[in-house]
Amino acid sequence: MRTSDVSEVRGLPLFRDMNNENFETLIRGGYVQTFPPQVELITEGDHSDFLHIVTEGSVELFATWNGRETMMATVRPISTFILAATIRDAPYLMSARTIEKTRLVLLPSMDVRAAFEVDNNFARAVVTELAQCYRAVVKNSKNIKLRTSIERLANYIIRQQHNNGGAAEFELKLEKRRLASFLGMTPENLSRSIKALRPYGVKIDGSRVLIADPEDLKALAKPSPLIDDPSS
Amino acid sequence: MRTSDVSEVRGLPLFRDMNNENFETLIRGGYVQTFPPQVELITEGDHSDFLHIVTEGSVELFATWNGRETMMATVRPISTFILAATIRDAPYLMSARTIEKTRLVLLPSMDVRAAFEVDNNFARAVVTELAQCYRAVVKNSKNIKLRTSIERLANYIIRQQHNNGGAAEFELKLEKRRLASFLGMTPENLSRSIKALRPYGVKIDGSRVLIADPEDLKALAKPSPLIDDPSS
DNA sequence: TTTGGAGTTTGATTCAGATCAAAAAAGAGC
DNA sequence: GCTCTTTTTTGATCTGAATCAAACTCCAAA
Repeated sequence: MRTSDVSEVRGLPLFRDMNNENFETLIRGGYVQTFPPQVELITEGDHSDFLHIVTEGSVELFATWNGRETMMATVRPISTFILAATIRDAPYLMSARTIEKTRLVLLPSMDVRAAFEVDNNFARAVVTELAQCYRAVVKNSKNIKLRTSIERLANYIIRQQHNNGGAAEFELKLEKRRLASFLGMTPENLSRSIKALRPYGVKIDGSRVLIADPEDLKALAKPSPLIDDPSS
Repeated sequence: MRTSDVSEVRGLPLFRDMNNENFETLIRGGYVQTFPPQVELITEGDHSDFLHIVTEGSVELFATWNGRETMMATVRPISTFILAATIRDAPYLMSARTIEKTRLVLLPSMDVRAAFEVDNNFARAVVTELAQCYRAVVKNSKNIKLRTSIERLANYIIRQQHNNGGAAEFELKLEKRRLASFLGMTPENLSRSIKALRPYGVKIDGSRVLIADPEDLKALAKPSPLIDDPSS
């Protein structure tokens, strides 16, 4: 593992307060790997061998049953996934695949559990991280269960505008196909939803978004920190 | 708080390994209260003042947005809820109301966080509990997103049969109205789903369930430990 | 420039489930 | 036992979104 990788991991809230020696031991068994798009990294039901940390690219978590598949979450840098399975030493509940070219840091689950037993600061950081993951899942669930696809799109656009410093015009950084999946709808319905937002002053041409009347859009989207704020 | 209440709480995995003195301090600020059915205990967005522990009865967690409401989970004795909000000192993401007459132990969030900072065993137990809550939410999400309402009912019946020692005949302990809510459907659709299970050898008369051919039912339900096993 | 292929859009259809309405059954209180 | 209310069931209709099918738009490679 390169020094830059190590310091990147070290900087994560999860590892920041760890004792130096414990961190060295933990990181020693880890390694870095880059995967092409659409590679299945883990499969639900498998045993948890590594804690995964996404340092570049993106990964989608999905679940399957009886030939059906559903998207559960998207993981972007820099964050971990399947921490719960690692800590509980339990089988994965979700599968994961790379969306794009993705670089991962892999830490052996055994070492993570060992560090967890030995290092109190790490144990506390795990709690914070898990609580945050838990809350993220709840928010996502609320977004999907309480809102229609058009409302989800409207809120997504508002969030993106915010991320772009509130500019009236900005670019979508996701391919429409992926955006649809991210918003929990089919590409066809995303296309229709985009059309449905036109009366609210939203124009999307290719990947360029233009928001004529933010208030109008907001009135439809009704954004709520209890769903849309990723930080709290 | 009665001695029996204290020892009940003490016996929970979350508190079992706590240092005695820390536990005493934590429990000292707590109290027990019994609520009638349909009382709203907490409201989403509110600040987390108490960690709630259900010792009798049952509580449903739900979320609302723009006048709509959706059921998120059901909490049964003996377990805690809103631990994540308590630990993160963040606003509740979900509201809670009693389903039936319910007895709760309430521990001030401040004290819980203090205990968490001081007691390493407690901090570790919190991790285990949170990881389990996280996995429970994921399983619930999979159940609802991947299965139709009939499949959810079929799996519920199989689980109940298992809980009743595999007997071909047993009683539903939930009112149909509540069962519908628990399974994420309307009472009307539950009624229809029950009818739809007749060809699979399931007869439900009032609260009495009779399963003629478990294999036939299983072929429809396709139960999976990655969705239906609450322990893993 | 042409050709092939992925991504996107549009329209028609289907489907699971919700909602609305009303009848039937089951309890609860008197 | 008899009201009165709450559940449960049944039927009809509606709706959000998925699916199916086909056209259309970009491109990049030949």
